[in-house]
Amino acid sequence: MPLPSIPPHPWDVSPEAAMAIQHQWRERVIREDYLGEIRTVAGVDVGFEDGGRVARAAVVVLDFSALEPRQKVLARKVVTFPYIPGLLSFREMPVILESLAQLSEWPDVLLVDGQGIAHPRRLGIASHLGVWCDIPTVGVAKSRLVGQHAPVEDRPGAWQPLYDQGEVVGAALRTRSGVKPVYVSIGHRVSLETALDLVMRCARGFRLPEPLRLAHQFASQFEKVQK
DNA sequence: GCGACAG
DNA sequence: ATCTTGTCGC
Repeated sequence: MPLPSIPPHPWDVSPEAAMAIQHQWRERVIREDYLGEIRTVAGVDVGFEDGGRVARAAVVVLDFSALEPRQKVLARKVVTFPYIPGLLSFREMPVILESLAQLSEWPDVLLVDGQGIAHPRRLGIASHLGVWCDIPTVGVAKSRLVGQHAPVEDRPGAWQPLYDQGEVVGAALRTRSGVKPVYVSIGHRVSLETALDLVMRCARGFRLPEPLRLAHQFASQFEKVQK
């Protein structure tokens, strides 16, 4: 299966322009299930080197049923945009797109380290990446950007809706007992219900779902070899 | 003005 | 995210 074409990216914009772009793209996000059978799931994680001047993106594609790695790719790129809460995609998407371009096969769904629509303008990096590449994505963040939620039971699979401005924008999900919950939200073309189910099916006794855990691991192990 | 604030 | 070793706890 050929890779979808990826549009050229105007990432070198001002924070003001970036916000305007988010307002423009938010309506393209599809919040319902619009995906086929899931055979492969991928996780993408971004790390930094050289004091934050260089970004490193790692993508690991795994077999959904066995959760075994099928392909791992890596990309590095000089950072051009600062870290500003709410504008993460403008900092990390360039290097992520370069890593995705190396894949020989597109995954059926992509788990992204960050928020989906659980974002002030409903276009977190998972959603931005999803609509940009037109692929199903799910946002899985280790901490909260916006919204509030009731305490989550300390039991794997337990979750509570995340509310922001009167609407459910995601969920705080306990992937395993004894650890802080992760924040799951719709990225693109995947409903929240499916997203939660997907993340739990990828849970392997760790806080982070296997695709993201392995992507993070792959990136850091490379960090050492490189150093 | 003060506090919050994905990675 | 990153700078950083050992250490407390299940």
